[in-house]
Amino acid sequence: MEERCENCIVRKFNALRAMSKDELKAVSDSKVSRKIKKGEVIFEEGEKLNGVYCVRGGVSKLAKLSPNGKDQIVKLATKGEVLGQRSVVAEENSNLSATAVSDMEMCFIPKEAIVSTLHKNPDFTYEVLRHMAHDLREADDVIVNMSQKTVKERIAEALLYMMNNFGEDQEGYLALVLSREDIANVVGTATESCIRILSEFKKQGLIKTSGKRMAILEARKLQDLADGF
Amino acid sequence: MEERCENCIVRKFNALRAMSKDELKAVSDSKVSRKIKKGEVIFEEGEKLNGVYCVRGGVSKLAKLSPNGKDQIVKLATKGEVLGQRSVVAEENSNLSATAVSDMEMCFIPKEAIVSTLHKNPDFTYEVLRHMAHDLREADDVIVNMSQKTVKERIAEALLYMMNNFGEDQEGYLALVLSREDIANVVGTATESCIRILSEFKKQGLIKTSGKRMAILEARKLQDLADGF
DNA sequence: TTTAAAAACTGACAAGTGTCATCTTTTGTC
DNA sequence: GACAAAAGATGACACTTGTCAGTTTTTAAA
Repeated sequence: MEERCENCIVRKFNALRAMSKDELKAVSDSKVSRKIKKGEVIFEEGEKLNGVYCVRGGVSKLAKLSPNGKDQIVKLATKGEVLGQRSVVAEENSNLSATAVSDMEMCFIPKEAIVSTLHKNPDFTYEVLRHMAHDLREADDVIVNMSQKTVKERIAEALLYMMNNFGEDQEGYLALVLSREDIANVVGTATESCIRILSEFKKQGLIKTSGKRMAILEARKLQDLADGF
Repeated sequence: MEERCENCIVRKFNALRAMSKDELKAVSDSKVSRKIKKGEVIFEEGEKLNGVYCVRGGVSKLAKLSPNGKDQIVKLATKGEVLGQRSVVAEENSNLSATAVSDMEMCFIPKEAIVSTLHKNPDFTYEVLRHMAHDLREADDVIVNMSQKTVKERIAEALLYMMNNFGEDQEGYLALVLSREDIANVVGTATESCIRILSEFKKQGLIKTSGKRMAILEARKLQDLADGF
């Protein structure tokens, strides 16, 4: 039997924590749990979303296809984050696609349960608003990084971001394993350029690799690099 | 005597339209109208905002200083837009600076009037949320443009953006007059590169200039350029 | 009108980055 | 374990873009 939202720790991290008991009960009754395999698509760009996805475990990439045919990863979402919130709120089709980067567990919550609470519970609405304000600030930061930093600086930053937000395993390797192509799509560069710079970092002893796993050896130096020194 | 918010058409364009009569009255009683000269700073990056600014006329640029010392213009805000909303909602210092690009008229609304309404009126909160969802989508689009388009494509797009959002005067010149440096800061490039590409557009007959005023002659061709053809 | 400062412009050049082609290694499946 | 497919890696090269240095034009103030 599936866990109920009332007992789900994940909700502490997102706006659902501002729901009343009754509202949460309604959400829990209407939600559907899903397991999603690495590589599987959760929703496509342009798709109409009939609800949001609350991530219980695993990591997904939110990407947008650029006119030249390349995917730009706009955000990596993990435990506690809610996907599709923006589209449901704006009543627009999704502007992003979501794909699992690792095996995932998530709950689909039909939009009715969300929208009705948005209309009735200002605390919840405010909480969603605060999360979106946070996302917007991050997006502003990304814009500046994209336009003003070199590819090398952005890759250094992406590595540190992965370390700080997804952690490391016992051996010191980044817990989040991304393909070179995904990393390239995060920083907005060609896969080859990304590989080249990672090789350079490796030669300089800033990182080490084992298969596609990567470990950061000199976080401080990478930080300096990311900051343009 | 100053106009009251209740009678101000500008509010139709932003979330204030979802306020009740009483709430709007409170805002109107506490607001302060200000005229701001071109070039004047409205607020700085990192500054604590004690309220929001509702733009009644004129245009302002919202920018963020990048580590390398260049300003990146993240958004151009005009009539009806509310500045500082994100920071007030998130209870953070501003992540952007705001500077007048033309002479402006705006109203400062103390944050108390906004925050108390956010807590009490879900319609208002929802409306603010929808506006922020819209801003977030636009930010996503900007991220993709920045990372995937060439400088030339971005400049073509910026010109079309200026035409579509700020219009043209009788002679067909863009109503919004930006310096070359500002345009460069919008598209995230060096001023010299921006000038060079504008000169090229001029040679190709896509635009014409008169002082710092610019007119678009071949919108269609610029659009193709912006789309990567 | 004169003058100084700011903005616009241009050329030369180097560095950064993307593309294409090719090769090697890893991964997953039968 | 063998094989095919995917991912990673590397070199060559051209093109884009930023930087620096300097000139011209425009703007604003005296």
